[in-house]
Amino acid sequence: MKGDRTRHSILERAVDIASLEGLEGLTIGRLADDLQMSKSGLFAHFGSKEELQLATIDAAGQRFVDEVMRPALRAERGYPRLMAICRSWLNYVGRRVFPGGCFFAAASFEFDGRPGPVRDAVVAAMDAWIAALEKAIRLAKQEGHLDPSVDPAQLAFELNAIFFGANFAWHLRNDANALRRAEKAIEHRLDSLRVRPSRTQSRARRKSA
Amino acid sequence: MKGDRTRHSILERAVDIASLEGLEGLTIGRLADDLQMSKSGLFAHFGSKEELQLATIDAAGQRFVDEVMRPALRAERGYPRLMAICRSWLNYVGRRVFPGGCFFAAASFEFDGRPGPVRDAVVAAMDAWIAALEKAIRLAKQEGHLDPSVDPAQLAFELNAIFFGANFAWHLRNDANALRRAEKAIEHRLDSLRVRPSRTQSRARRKSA
DNA sequence: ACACGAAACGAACGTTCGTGCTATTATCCA
DNA sequence: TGGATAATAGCACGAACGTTCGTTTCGTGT
Repeated sequence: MKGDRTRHSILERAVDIASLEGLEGLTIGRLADDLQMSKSGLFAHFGSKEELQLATIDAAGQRFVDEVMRPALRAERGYPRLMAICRSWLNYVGRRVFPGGCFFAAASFEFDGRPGPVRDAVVAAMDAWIAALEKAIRLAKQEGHLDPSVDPAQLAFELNAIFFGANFAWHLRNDANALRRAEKAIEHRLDSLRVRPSRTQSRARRKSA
Repeated sequence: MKGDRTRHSILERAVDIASLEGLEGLTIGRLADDLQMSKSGLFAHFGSKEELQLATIDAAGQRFVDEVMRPALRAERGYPRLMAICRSWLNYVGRRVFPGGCFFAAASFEFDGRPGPVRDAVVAAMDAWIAALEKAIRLAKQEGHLDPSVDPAQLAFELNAIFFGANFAWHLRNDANALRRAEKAIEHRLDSLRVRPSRTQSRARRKSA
C-alpha cells in the first residue's frame, strides 16, 4: 500500500517538526508544504489534527524505542543494562535523534497544564518510560548489583530528572559539558548504591539462577 | 497612571495563561476576553505579540524572585541559604505559584528549539537562575559548609535537574510523592558534600571573617 | 487492458491569528 | 473646570488555522 509509505514519511517529518515547534506548533499546512503535498491530501490520512498529534506521539515512541531502549536491552541484565540505558539516553540526545531535543521531555512540559487525549497519550508514554527505568533498577537489585534498600521509584525519579536536566543544558543553554555533567551525576549516584561483585558471589548467583 | 495598573494586571494574567498554554499558546484575543477588554486596547500596551511575550517573561521573573528567591535569601549565607533556596523552590511548585507549573521550565522546553529574541530572553533568565544557584553554592563553600572539592557548576546542574524532575512528576504525572522525592534527593546529595560544623571551627571562621 | 478503490489534489469554508487605523471615552494637571 | 493627553474601543485587513467538498490521478489485481 502506497498510503502506508506516505503516512510513515509524514509522521517522520511530523516528529521532527514537533520536537522543534511543539505538538501544538505542528501545523498541517506547514507539514504539507515541507513534504510538498496538499493540505487536504495529508489531512485525509488522519481526519483531524488531534489524530495527527496522537499518531505523531506514537511514531516518536517507536523512534525512542529503536534508538534508546532496543540497543540498551542487549546489555546483560542488572547493573550493566541499567547503565546502558543511561548511556544510551545521553547518547540519543547528543546525537540529536530528535532535532529539537527529547520529544517526550518537550511534550511533557507542553501538556502538563492541559487536559485532553493528547495529554493522556503523553502521560501514558512517560508512565511506560518511568516503568521501564524502575524495572531495570529492580532487576539490578535482584541480580544483587544494587543495594537491597534501593527504592526503584525514587532512583527512577532521580535518573529521569538528570536526563531532563541534560536535555535542558544541552539544547537551551548549548552547554558543551551538559552530557559529561549528566554522566558524572549518574555514575556518582549509581556507584553509591552499587554492590561490587565478588568472584564467589557472582558464581553462586549464576548457579542458583 | 492608570495604564500602568492595567498593564500590570494584563501581565499577571498573561503569566498564568502562558504557564498553562505556553508563550506561543498565549493569544491576544484570549487574553483580552479573559480581562474583558478589547483586543486593540490590550494590544496598544505592547505594540506586538513579541513585546507582550518579552514583558510576560519579565513579569514571571519578578514573581519568581518574589516567591522563591527573596524569602530564601533571608536565610543566613552558606548551607542554610542553599537549602532554603531548594526548599523554597519545591514549596513554590507545590503552592502552584504558576498554575501550569514552573513558568521557566515550560518556557525552556518550549523555546529550546527556536531562535529569536524570546528564546534569548528565556536563556538569559535561566542563566541568571543557574548563576544564582552557583553563587549560593560558592558561598556555602566559602563558609566552610561544603566540601572544598565541590564543583559549583556541577552541583547547580544536579539541583536544577531535580527541580525539573519534581515539576514533571508533580504536574504531568500528578505524583503526590514528587516533592518528597525531590527533597530526599536534594538532602541526600547535599549531605554527602556537607562539612559538619564543629564548635571550634565555626568560632574560628566567624572571627577570621 | 481494464476497472475499481485508494490516494492526492485544488478550492473554499468559517474562525482566529496578529496588526493597523480611527474614533471615543477617561484621566490628570493648569 | 476646561483642555491636553493618555487609555480604550470599534472596525477592518490579510494571512493562517483546521476542516470539508467534489474531482482527478494513481496503483493494483484480474
